[in-house]
Amino acid sequence: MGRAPCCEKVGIKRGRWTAEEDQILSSYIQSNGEGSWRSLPKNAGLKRCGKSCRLRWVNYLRSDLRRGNITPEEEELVVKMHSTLGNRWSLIASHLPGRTDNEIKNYWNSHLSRKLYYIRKSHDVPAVIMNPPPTSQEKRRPGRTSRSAMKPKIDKPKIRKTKKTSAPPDPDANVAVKAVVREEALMMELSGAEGELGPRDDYYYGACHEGGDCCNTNNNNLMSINGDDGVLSFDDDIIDLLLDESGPGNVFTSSAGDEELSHLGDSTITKGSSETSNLGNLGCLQPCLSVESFFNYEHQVNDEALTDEFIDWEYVWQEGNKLCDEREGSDSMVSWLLNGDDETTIGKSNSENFGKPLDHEEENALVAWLLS
DNA sequence: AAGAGGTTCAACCGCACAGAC
DNA sequence: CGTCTGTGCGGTTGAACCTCT
Repeated sequence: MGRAPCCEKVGIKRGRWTAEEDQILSSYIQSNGEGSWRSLPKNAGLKRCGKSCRLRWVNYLRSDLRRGNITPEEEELVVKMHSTLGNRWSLIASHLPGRTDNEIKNYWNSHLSRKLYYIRKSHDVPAVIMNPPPTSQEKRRPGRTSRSAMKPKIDKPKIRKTKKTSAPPDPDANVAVKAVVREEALMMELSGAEGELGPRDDYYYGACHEGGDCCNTNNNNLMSINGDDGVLSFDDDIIDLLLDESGPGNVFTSSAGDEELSHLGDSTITKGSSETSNLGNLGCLQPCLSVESFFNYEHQVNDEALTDEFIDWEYVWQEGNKLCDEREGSDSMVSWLLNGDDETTIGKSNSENFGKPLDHEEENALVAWLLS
C-alpha cells in the first residue's frame, strides 16, 4: 500500500511557472505567511500541487535569495562542507546565505563533479561517470544524448537513505565524495585508525593495489568514517591513486612548514627524502604527502583540464595541513567527527557512538568548525 | 545559418521523518 | 501504538539554452 499522493493529480498544472502564478503565490505568502502548503494552492487559487508551490517559493521566489553565479568562496565552502557532510544539500545550503539546496546540488552535479572526473581521468583511474563530457580537445562522439541515456546505467535496487544517514554512495554518486578524499585521508590518519585497522596495506592498498582492474570488481569496499551514511567515505581506487604516488620513503621535506607547502606543485616540496618534516610526526605526514603527491600529479598531467578557475585546491591542501597541526588536541573536532564510525574502523573507545548519525547540534558544531 | 550534441537548472517524484490524533 | 498528514530532502527528469561542426 503506497501512501496517498500529496495532492490530486487531476487538474493540477505542471511544468514551468508563469509570471502570473509567481505573482499569485508571492502575494499569498506575503499576506498569509509560509506553511500549510497543502491547502495553499486552493486558498490562493493556484492549480498547483502544494509541494510545487513550496518548491517554487523556496527555490525562486523568496526575497532573500541570492541570484547569480556561485562565487569562488562559496564553491570552496561547498567543497569543504561536502567533504564531511556528503550530499546534505540542505544543510550545506543553509550555511550559504541566499543559496538553495537545489542550487547547490545542481552546481555540484554540473560543475564540481566534472572536475573530479578530470582528476580521475588524468590519473587513468577507471571512470565512474558515465558519458563524461569531452574535453575541448576531444572530438565529440556522434549521437545525441537522449533522455533515456541519462538514466542510470545500472539497474541497481533503489536504496533509500534514512534521514541524516545518507545511503552509502553508489559508485556514481560517490564521485562527489571523492573530491575531498584528501581531507578524508587526513582525518583518517588523524583518527589513529590505522592501529585499529591493522597494517595500512589492508585498508589503503586493498585488493586492487597492483592491477587496478580489481577496482571495478568491488565497488563496495568503501570505508566510511561516519558510519553508514556515506559521509567521509573512502573509495579505494582513489586511495590507491593517492598512495601509488607515495610509497615507502616517498616523504617530502618541509623545512619551512606551511608556507612552503602552500606552493603546491612546485619544487619546494621534495619527494624521495626520508627526512621528516616539522609538521608533526610521521603518522600525520604520510597521508598529507599522499594528498600532496596526488595534486602534484594532477597539475602536471592535465593542467588545461584542471585550471580550476574556482576550486582553490591549494587552500584544500593548506586545510589539510591545519588538520595535521591540530592533531595535538585529541579532543579536537576531528576525533569527534570520527565517533560515529563502524567498529571495524575506529577505536573501540568510541564504540558506544558507532553508527550514530550526528544530531542537529553536532552538525552545527561541525559546520561551525568548518567555517572557522 | 542550421542543426546536432552538450549543459544547465527549474521542477517533479518518491521517500522519510515528525507530530497530531 | 498505529495511522494519517504535513513537510522537507535528495535524486531524477526534461525543456531551454549554449556550443560546436
